[in-house]
Amino acid sequence: MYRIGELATLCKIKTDTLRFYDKQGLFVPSSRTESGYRLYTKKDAQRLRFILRAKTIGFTLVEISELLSIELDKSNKACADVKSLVDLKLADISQKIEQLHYFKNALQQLSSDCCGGPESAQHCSILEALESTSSAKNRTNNGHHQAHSHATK
Amino acid sequence: MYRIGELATLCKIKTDTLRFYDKQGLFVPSSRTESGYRLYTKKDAQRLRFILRAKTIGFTLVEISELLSIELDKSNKACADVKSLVDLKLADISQKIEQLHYFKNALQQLSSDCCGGPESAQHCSILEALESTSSAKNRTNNGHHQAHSHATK
DNA sequence: ATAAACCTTAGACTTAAATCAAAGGTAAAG
DNA sequence: CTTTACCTTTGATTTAAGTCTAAGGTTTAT
Repeated sequence: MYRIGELATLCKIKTDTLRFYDKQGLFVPSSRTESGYRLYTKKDAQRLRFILRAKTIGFTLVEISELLSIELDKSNKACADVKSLVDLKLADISQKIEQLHYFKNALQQLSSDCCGGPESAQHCSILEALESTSSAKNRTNNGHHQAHSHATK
Repeated sequence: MYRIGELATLCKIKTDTLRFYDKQGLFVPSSRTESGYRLYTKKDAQRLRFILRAKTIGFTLVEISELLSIELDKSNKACADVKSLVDLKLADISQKIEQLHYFKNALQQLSSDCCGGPESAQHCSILEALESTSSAKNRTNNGHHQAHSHATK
């Protein structure tokens, strides 16, 4: 059993945030002491980590609530409901992953094209990199612009 | 050349947002008419799409500015600077991708474990799914709890 | 048994990212 | 030549997600 301060330091957030999540109904402690202190179990901690993870990926607190409500409502919902909600979120996530790969490619190209030296970064541009990655995707070969366009200027 | 309203409808955002981005210096139109109307080029539109993409992935406007500034400052910065900034962002993105895969796995397990029928979703839980995916990752074999915990309880 | 470190609540404040509103300039269509 | 749809600016309001403040109760250590 953790008290609010312990859980907060454990997860590197503020007690305020935990109270806020409690008030929002997003993350409610399993129990309280007689005097009203919040008490969190290991399972709660796991749930919190889930929430924090979800946040870093760009889910809003409301979306996270939705995801978690799958657990909380489990006995009140039909499998079919759960499945369709989950599949919705899955599509969402898959798209995010796709977008991230797109960015990653662009940045990687940027990084590898870049000599890394003290010269002026004349041709270092994300948009240039994006152009070439998207052309690598869309067109088979239209490249008047062969990869290492930079390096010696 | 697009005017603000055209670009807005094209990208499904509000003109207010475009003016806001302009004021923030995040996305400034290439030119203005004599009477002060903002004029955006195709290249601007591309840049805007980049910004909107970045937003859906969870980058803040400040982070996006940073990314784009790689382009804008290019002749003022050394390649070494650009490279280190890019590599930082790359690490960031890689982590996000990892987290998303973690979520995706969990949800996929949830979805496939789920019968999808009209029965009560007693054992459908994201956290259960996460437990099994994270135990698959972290521990080599500490499992008194072998994968398909669901289905027949 | 009292100080120090923690906890409680309610409510005000902050920041990011818009979104809205007011007051007025512009341009094309009737 | 005036209406209508757009544009301009400045400034206020909204929403999400905290963060801080004040006033007070609880626990542990001395």
